[in-house]
Amino acid sequence: MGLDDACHKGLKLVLGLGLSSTASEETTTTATDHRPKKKQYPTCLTNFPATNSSNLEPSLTLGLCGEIPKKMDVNFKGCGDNYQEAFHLSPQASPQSTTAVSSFSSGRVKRERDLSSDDQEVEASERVSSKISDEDEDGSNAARKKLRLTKQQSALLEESFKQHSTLNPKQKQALARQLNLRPRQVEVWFQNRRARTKLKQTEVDCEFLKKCCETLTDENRRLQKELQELKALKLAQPLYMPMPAATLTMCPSCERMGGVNDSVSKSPFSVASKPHFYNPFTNPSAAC
DNA sequence: ACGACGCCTCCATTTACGTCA
DNA sequence: TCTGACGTAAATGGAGGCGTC
Repeated sequence: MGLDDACHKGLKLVLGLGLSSTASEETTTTATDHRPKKKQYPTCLTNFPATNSSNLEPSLTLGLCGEIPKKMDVNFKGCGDNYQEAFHLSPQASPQSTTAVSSFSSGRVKRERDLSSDDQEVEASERVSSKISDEDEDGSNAARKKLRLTKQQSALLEESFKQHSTLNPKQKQALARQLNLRPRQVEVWFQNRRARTKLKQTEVDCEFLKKCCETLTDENRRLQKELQELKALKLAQPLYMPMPAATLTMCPSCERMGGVNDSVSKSPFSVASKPHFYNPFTNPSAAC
């Protein structure tokens, strides 16, 4: 949906700065996360239902028209060239991945709750490898080390994220096992991935709103000008000769003829309450 | 009914690490 | 080659919701 389309559908426009996180968050709800979403993103792009066109007032309230464009997909940049390989990744697939796990050597693991008995086995093996890497670093390193995921690991995580942006515990366990990572690491990756997605979406929404705002500002300017012209026209009319109801007036912006009453409202924002007045929101000429 | 507790997700922030001028 | 700035992403800590006891 183009911006012009969006802004000329005859729907009430309301400017709510923010992103339409509700839609995306619906999709992130999982079986395990059945809570109502507690916090909305600070700025919410409010998606108002279309108003009945008969009630339409060109109020020029800034905002999005009845429908926000479907979320532009900012989730996936592609999974890299090794994507196919990733799906043949065995838990111990590459020396790299082993290294990656080993490199995660800062022993402090806070969330033991992640660890089922299976995980504890993994954890145990990780401790072994951690020990090895600690020896490499003379064992005195208390500072946390940061794991860098291998391409294969990232690709598989991406693919999994593509399928569902949140994981239930079983999926997490399975993925962790497959990637030879701890469930907590998988969880953290998904968390960060969601955050990145959201950030990108916010940027996209922000751009969209900027454009919408510009369009509406222009529209407002145009309507103000039109009003001025109509006022001038009215002044030019002889005082006691009201224009006949059937008088045609011309849309100043596109010079299309329209059968309207010449009544000029006091407010530039209420002019369209006259049933047949040129309405920039229902009349496509607004975009012309 | 109410509070304590554990588990979970989300969010903001910190920080390790890689890249580049 | 070294170094500092900067960006990216893994990890942390806290808040708050929900279920159970």
